[in-house]
Amino acid sequence: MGRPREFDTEKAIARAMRLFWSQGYEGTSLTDLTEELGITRPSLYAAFGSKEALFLKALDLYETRAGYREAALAAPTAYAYAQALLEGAADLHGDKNNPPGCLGVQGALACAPQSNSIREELARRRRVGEATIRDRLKRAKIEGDLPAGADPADLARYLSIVIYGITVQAAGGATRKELQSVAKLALQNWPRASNLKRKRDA
Amino acid sequence: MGRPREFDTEKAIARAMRLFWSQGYEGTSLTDLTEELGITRPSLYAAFGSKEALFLKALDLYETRAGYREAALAAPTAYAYAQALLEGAADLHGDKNNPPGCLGVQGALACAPQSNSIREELARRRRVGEATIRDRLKRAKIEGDLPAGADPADLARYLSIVIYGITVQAAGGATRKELQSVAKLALQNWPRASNLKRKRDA
DNA sequence: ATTATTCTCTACCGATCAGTACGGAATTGT
DNA sequence: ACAATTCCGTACTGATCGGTAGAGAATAAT
Repeated sequence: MGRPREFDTEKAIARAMRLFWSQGYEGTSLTDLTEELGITRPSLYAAFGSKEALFLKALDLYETRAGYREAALAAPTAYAYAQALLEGAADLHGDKNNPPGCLGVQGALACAPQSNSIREELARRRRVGEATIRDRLKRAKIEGDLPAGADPADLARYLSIVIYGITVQAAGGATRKELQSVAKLALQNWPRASNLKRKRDA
Repeated sequence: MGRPREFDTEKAIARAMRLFWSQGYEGTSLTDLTEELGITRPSLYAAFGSKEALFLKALDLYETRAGYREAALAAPTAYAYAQALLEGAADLHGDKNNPPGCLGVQGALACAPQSNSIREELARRRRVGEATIRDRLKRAKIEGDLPAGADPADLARYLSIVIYGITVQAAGGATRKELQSVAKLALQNWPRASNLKRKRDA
């Protein structure tokens, strides 16, 4: 009942996401948001509650849109998984249709103390992302897909930092091709059980 | 002539550096600065000109303090250079006495449009940093210190993104030990001419 | 001692920040 | 038609933003 909303909240979140993605949480003002979304402040607050709540909704959308992390989980081997992750990151952040960089990194890497809750939420999500990688690699090790000496925690950290680095370089204007070449390089000495097995078999 | 300044500008810049390092450019207000530096606004402006100018001075100081990049240039081989860079980054950003992260990355990775000059200056300095690495690796290649197939530009990009990734992970609270282990991992498949030579000799 | 210079201080500037009070307009169920 | 409900637009709140005017205090050269 009552008057129906005149704008599409999903599309509004998508537009807000791009804005936060470009300018970060603190760098995006309510005026920026209302102008980009084409709505007024009271409408924004009625629909989303607060700037912070809108940011979190935008972040959720970002994580589904930047879905290469989840898609990579379908890869059959640890190597294919690592490859899917790194190439996915290079593809996403090398796409000139997207804002440069990663919302999860540059949304609020450093910020004023009053935005600390956002900074901590982003750090928390990064930890979750790394934990997901670690779990996948643990499984790979159990499945004999990683050499005995390989530490899933270390490898997950390694993949994470390469992805972060790719996003930082993308924020500085790197091309997709450059990001792809670095992804390839980072994969070159990925520990493959198949290599070991081949050595053992030989 | 005239009344002498009552505070030490060098110490003030050092304090400002730590503040910008923790909170980024936009996240650090003039009130934060004057309180931390123990001076008033007009004193700050008389001494440094503007918030932006003070940030740039702080950035210069940061680059000399975080001197592992320059120190690494003294390493005799490409491998030793890469090792010095990555271990230097892990040491610096794993030091709990320093603010977490890297001023050059989180100072203004994403920001409001009115701070774009700062964002671009940081991106420019990151490019210079990478160019320095690239030049050192080019020399290494000429000196036969890298295999024929290795591309100094790609390797420089790789080292850069690993360093960036380390800083992002440090910003999220990683320990020095964790950063050191990832630096070690990133070095494991560094292309060494000595390896190739050994292969060739064999 | 005087004068010029430069600092430091209080108090302020206009602009912008995130967030909201309130009245009128539009749509619902009855 | 009517009442209830919800939305939208104008206009505002107090707080904070970066930056500064102007006066007084301290030091230098003369």
